[in-house]
Amino acid sequence: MARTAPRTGSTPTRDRVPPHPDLRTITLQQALEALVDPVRRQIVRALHAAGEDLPCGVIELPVGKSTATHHFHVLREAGLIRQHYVGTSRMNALRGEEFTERFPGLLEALVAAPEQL
Amino acid sequence: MARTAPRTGSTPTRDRVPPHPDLRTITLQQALEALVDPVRRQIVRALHAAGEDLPCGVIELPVGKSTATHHFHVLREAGLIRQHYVGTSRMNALRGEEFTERFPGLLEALVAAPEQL
DNA sequence: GTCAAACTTTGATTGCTGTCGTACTTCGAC
DNA sequence: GTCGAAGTACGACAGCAATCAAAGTTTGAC
Repeated sequence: MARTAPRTGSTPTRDRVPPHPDLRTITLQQALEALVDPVRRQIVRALHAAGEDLPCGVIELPVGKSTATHHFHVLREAGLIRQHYVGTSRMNALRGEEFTERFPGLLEALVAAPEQL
Repeated sequence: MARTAPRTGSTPTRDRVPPHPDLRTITLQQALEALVDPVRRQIVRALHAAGEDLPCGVIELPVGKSTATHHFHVLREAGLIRQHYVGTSRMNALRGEEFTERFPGLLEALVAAPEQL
């Protein structure tokens, strides 16, 4: 398979800059479904704490790589992170300000909340 | 079935004041799992808007009665509502202040968030 | 060119959870 | 007492979402 269209010049096989949704199209339902998973919250916390872009690989997660990919995908679709490639690494950044503009106080409350008892 | 123990005097069959958890035992995970369901958020919004206790029946929900019971149960277990009986009606109140003490800003952000596009 | 690193894609599995209908309980009214 | 209203309990079922392993893609280094 991988029936790529005839390659012309430097166009990558797939879009290496994946689509990022407009925050105005994100529903509260979608945002909460993204944030209810503890692994995804761990990612959000790591990005928030880092304050800079991080490649997927440097965020320690208790799941396999394919599952991690899945989680990053969900976060991107929910408008929580922005992704772009640097070499073979996919860099991730929190879309904190945009998200807060859409859902004021939500991200702040979550990163501030105690994660365990 | 319904093999109730021999009733003695006025003791109700089941505890008519169901157990309410201490907010300190509620995890963020539990709170979010409760709040991720749109029907349950609808209940929370209704109680928040009413500002007073409401019986289950007066909150219009797009589900059957047994499902509604389930949702109230989940909200109670997550420390979001307090329930007590008045006659055959079960009254529900938001545990807003206690919840906010445990997870500052979370409930506020959710009730303030736009629910649809 | 080859190779390894870093992800991604696909397909399968598995467990959870929201839903319902039915039967049951409790209470107030009569 | 009987009856209806308001919920609850109990299975059962269906759909979804998290997970993994295996194979594939893309890039930079050599």
